Amino acid sequence: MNVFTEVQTRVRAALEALKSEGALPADLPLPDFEAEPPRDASHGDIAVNAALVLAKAAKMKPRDIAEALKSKLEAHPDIAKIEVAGPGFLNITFKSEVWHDLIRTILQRGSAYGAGSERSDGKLNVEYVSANPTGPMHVGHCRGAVFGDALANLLVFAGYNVTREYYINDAGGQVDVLARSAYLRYREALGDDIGAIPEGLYPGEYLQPVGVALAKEHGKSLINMPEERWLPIVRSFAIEKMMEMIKDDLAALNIRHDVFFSEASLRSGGRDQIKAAIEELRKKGLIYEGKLEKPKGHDDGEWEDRVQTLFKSTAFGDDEDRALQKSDGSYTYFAGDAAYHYDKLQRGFRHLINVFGADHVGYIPRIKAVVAALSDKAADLDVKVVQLVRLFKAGEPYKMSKRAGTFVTLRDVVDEVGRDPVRYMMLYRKNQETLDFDFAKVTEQSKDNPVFYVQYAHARSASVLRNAVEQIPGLDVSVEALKNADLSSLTDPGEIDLVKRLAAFPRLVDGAASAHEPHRVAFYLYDLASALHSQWTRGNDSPHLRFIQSNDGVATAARLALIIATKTVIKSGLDILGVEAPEAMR
RNA sequence: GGUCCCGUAGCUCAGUUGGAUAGAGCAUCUGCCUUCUAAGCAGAGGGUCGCAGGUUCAAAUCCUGCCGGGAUCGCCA
Repeated sequence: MNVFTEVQTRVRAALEALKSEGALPADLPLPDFEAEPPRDASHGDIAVNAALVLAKAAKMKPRDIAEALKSKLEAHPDIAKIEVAGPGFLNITFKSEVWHDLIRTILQRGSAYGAGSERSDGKLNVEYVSANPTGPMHVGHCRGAVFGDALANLLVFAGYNVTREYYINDAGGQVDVLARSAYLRYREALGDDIGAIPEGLYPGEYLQPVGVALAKEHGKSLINMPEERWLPIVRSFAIEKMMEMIKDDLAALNIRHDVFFSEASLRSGGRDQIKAAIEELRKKGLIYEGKLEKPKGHDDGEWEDRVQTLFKSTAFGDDEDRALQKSDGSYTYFAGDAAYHYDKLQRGFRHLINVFGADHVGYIPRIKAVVAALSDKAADLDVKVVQLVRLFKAGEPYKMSKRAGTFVTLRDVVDEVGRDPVRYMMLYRKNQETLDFDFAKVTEQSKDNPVFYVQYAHARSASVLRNAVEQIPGLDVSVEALKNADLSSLTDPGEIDLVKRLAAFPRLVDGAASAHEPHRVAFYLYDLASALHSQWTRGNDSPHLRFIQSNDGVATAARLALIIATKTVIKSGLDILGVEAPEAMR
């Protein structure tokens, strides 16, 4: 419950009352309306647009409805005044006690303030990263990884039952290439001169330790085997090593998954989930044998007409049907992915979120189609696309190239700029917007860099509490004590402004969670930090506004309560982003 | 050619799911440190919200059509 939803329910009740009194038509349906913080502070604390929304259906002037609502609502003890403004807005101003109560609420609830209550509308699955297990993670993976992780945090905070999942692509041709590449390193480890790495194999040095480990475990026993015998052995060995490396990289960013789902496991141990998914689709009449049309505007001399097994994804909004089998009869990647999503549905997930890179946008319609088909539209899938990250070094574009050796791994970035800045910068932008990532700027410790600005606000709050204890011996700054503090001295506009921002937090979380947009939290924290810094500095010019009043324990206690409330919300926000909230800046 | 994303101050970007006079940072200019951390704050200037229509009490936001930038386009993963 937050002040906005509280007002919303009050207004709704008032409307019902007006209906039963005959002031509004009795059969008037009540649509959704907003109770939101107005942009302009002179419009009060909360603006309600109910009268505007209802006017047409009620066949009344919006201002008349607003006046009627006003007379119903203004008796409430919380309300200082209500004004009917503009075309028919209801501008509500609270008494300052409301804001004082809010501080107490925050101290009471602590880290649970703003959190949603547990939801009963089904389990939610967030799939993110899912990088191929063929090498270390590079910067390109970084954004999706951080985004997915923060989104999952946000949804947990908002009350969802969230599972974080990673899909391991360990069944395609690329893992055979990995195996051959690792086999070469194995021979190298045994003393063979392997020369240059042939074209088409992975040249990365990260496979050397895998070769050494293979030699240690298998000795020379793999040397004289035919490829069909050593390949599966080396493959699973190498995949395991690659996943260890990837998990390590993710750990450096504080990212963890609950489930690592193996693509190969879809068809192992006697089960064939791909076949099952296709059969399920066939039952629904969505599978047929046919030909696809040659894509237009795409010169491909290799094009051949072929009959293949197709999924009727056009029935669900895709622009062409999609192949499930290759010409040689083996399954396409999409067939596996369809089965994987079938599996998610069977595991009981009703809300699916996939985080994709921009290069996979074309894939979205078919995967949405297959989820809609397999769930009979009972489950929803939201695909969040993170746009490209462009790297800069001191303002200059930084080109990556595997060949030139300027390939930037995720680990390089984290080692160079640190985990918190990487995470915050990746989240300080809408996911659909391309992101410029400048190594120089990200390490800068100034206002230019939002992560330090926000962390500084948290550290500053902590510092005020430390100083207060030092300056006023015997002052109890525990939450328990401050919960009962007399807050009536909190009347300064700067202080009240700070509380109002804290009041907006639950609403912010709610909106960000339902829109799947963690960046809103990052921007909110910046604004909140700004309000705190601002109030702090006011104390420079006006000593009576300082948080610590060494000769007035009562006023100090009230302000410290405000500080703790602010610190609590900053901490909660930073937790969602996965960024540390330091007690002091070094 | 199809599909998706982006276009808002000189630059980089927000804009609370359709609300009132469109915001922040950087950059430029003017102030504030014997002071609870100046890693900070206050103020000024800066706008055809890509263009044109439409929907309605109300549009940067929704719809249509253009213009510009990017991603992607049978069996790869």
